[in-house]
Amino acid sequence: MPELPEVEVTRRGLLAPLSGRTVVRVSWSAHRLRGPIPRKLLQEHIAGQQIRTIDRRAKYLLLRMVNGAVLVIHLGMTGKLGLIQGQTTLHKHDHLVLHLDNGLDVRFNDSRRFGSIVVWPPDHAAQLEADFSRKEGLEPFGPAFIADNLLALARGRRVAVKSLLMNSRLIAGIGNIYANEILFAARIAPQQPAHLLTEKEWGRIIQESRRILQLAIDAGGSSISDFLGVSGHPGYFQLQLAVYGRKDAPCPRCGQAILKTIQGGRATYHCPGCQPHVE
DNA sequence: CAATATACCTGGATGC
DNA sequence: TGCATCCAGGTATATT
Repeated sequence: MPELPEVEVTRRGLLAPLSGRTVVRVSWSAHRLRGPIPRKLLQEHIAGQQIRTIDRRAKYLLLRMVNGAVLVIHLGMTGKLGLIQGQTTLHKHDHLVLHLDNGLDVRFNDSRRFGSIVVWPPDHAAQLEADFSRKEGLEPFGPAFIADNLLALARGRRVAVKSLLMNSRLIAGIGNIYANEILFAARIAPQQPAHLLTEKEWGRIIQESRRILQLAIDAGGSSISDFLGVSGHPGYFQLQLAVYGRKDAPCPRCGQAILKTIQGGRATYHCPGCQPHVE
């Protein structure tokens, strides 16, 4: 599920309920996620500590503690964070629980276990965050997400523009759903080699990226199969998807049938009428 | 450097 | 009802 909008919806849902709260206890499952759950670091730097604020970088949530530690959470494909009464029975695939001082739990549930949980200890947090952030791409809502920079990123790269949009080391937060939607809105074929795009076309991509990601955040994200916000409510942006998952359906703009192709192993949807492939 | 494959996992949909 | 197969929002790593 979770691309930038779903992660941001999660952040916003948790921010007020968690700010200033203390994590009285942390518990976890026996499974590993993408990496092992850092039990020792959780015990040492998160348990008993107060939460200061929650930020997002790329598709990662950063829970900043008052002691300077940072709990870094990635939702993978199926991860969800829920806020729930502490006495509720554990659900299958609950892998991390932050027990709060008001009787509520923050529960991380992830059936496929592609998510990750990392703790940056207070003494190294600044350095670890700098190293981490350097490896992540431009934030679509950030000041560096401008046509000049994208033109420079694409220079000499023959990769398809969709693959470039989804390359998290170059651009942060855009995954398969939103890459398809953004390119449709910008009227650019997904398989177009990135280095051939003009400054004007990058301008459209920037504008449509921001517009669509913002609409999706406002709609509470896209719930394709199982994304839920922190209160257990689904998002509704999937109802507004123009091309993703709509193979053979009529294009909302011109009525032509939406094509499904495979690009880099990922399902790609586009309208051949509105997104002509130019050589 | 680019494109592709593989790996990590579970579960839902589909087809027989 | 059962079983096999395919597919899914992500990312890291290996291979060609």
